[in-house]
Amino acid sequence: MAEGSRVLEKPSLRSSAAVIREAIAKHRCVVLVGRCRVEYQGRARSTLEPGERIVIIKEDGATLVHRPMGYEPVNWQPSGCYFRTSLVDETLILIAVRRNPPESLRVFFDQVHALVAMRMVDAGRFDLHVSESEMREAILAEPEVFEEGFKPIAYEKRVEPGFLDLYGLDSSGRLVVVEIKRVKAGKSAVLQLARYVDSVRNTVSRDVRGVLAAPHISKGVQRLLATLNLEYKRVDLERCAQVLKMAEGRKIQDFF
Amino acid sequence: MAEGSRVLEKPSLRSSAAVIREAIAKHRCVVLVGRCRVEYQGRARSTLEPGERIVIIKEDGATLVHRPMGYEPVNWQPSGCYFRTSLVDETLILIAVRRNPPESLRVFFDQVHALVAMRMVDAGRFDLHVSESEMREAILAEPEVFEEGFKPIAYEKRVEPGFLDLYGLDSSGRLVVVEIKRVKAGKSAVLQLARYVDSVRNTVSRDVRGVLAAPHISKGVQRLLATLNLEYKRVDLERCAQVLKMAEGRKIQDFF
DNA sequence: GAGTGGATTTCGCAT
DNA sequence: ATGCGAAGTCCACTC
Repeated sequence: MAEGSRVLEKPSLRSSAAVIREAIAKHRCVVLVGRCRVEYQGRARSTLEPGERIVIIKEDGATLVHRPMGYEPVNWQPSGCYFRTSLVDETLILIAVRRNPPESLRVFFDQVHALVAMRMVDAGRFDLHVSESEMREAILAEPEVFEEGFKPIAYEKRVEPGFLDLYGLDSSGRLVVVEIKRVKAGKSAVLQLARYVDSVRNTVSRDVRGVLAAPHISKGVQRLLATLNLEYKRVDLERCAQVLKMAEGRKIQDFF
Repeated sequence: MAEGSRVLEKPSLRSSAAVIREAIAKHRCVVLVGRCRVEYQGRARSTLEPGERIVIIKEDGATLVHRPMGYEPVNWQPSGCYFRTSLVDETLILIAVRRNPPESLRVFFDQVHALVAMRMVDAGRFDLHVSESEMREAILAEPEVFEEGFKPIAYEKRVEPGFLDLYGLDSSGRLVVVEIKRVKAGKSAVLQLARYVDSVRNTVSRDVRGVLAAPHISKGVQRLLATLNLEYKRVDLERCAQVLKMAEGRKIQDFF
């Protein structure tokens, strides 16, 4: 393990404070398991009564307070905040503050069960596949993923209320405005598309189709679409992934 | 510390596997710090090359993989998933699976720097103040927080496209549809409000005002509001908090 | 620095 | 189970 690492069982509050202070100063990561209460004040306010939690302080200052259940931290502070640690009346106090928005998080420990402080080295690359932009890439590379005979013209085209995800011509030469959603399309996606189509109709004097491209849609949204004279086209994510993989293969072939 | 707790420095992969398996079986929390690579497959797909990370397994099955920087976990699994741990070729493999949506997370450790496993007791109550519904409560308790002379009629009223946050009569007897936003109001809030107002106008044959109530608004959204003949009313969150506190005091007085 | 939209969003509540 | 909107959302990207 790296220099200056600490794995402590039931450290005193005093030595915990010392270790935490040093770790923060040297931008090491800290993991604390212990009994604490928490106060937050900023965009909102919260109090958390005493209990056993896991507190993580990362090297960039991001801070998390996790209860023993649930995916989300109960309290937190994003990266880039400043710390103060102190020991008052048999309580270890950790304060994390950030400006913009002005927010403070205060953690009061009366017991530390475990304390890990170490420099962590992590240069591993992270790849995530099939995002909304990758859906668009797949449609551009293989337009029939979206619709037979579709010919893309442009993407992220600026219009009045925002950007068109994608637009082009269909097999019969009509203009098509496509709104892409990687997950189930909701009401707001429809309202967005409706506004975009209106905007395009005001610009060009020809027929314009508005199509929502998504892997799923709800019944209510389906109805709303019909009301507004818009369409839905199912897009298969697996198919997108395949197309992207093939396209990547082609790119590599092109390279050699 | 509770029965069966473990705080281990540089445990072998074999003993790590044993401790993790037991902890999961007994619904204890596990914190692992070590070198690993991660694969995720489900709604999307991701791979994370080897590096040092913090892995948390909670008693309800929620699982988090944290890199040494950033607020968000790089990989995760929400609560309610199932685990399998194994030791293959000098690698400790942790698999967390959930159905609906079908997703799997696989973590491959080649080194464990620290391992904490313990039953955590946390019954502490959590209170968060000044949510959107609390803004509404404040306006209901003290309508001038929103507008002088406003008389609320109902809240969460069902109309065609969804629910009206709040509606009532203004000082001159006109119907007012209020859309409440706790944070800066965005474009989608305006589109929502516009649709609601349209819907109400189609129902009643009288003048209807549409008002966005929020602590902040952007210039562009202000313009869009004007275009659609809607209004903005600033609401102070601190004022809401005060009103709520007073209202609570009154409630307590009523009780005695 | 504000503005905009996506996210493996998660979570909660209502149908 | 599905649908729908809030969130201390965070984050990345543009202007």
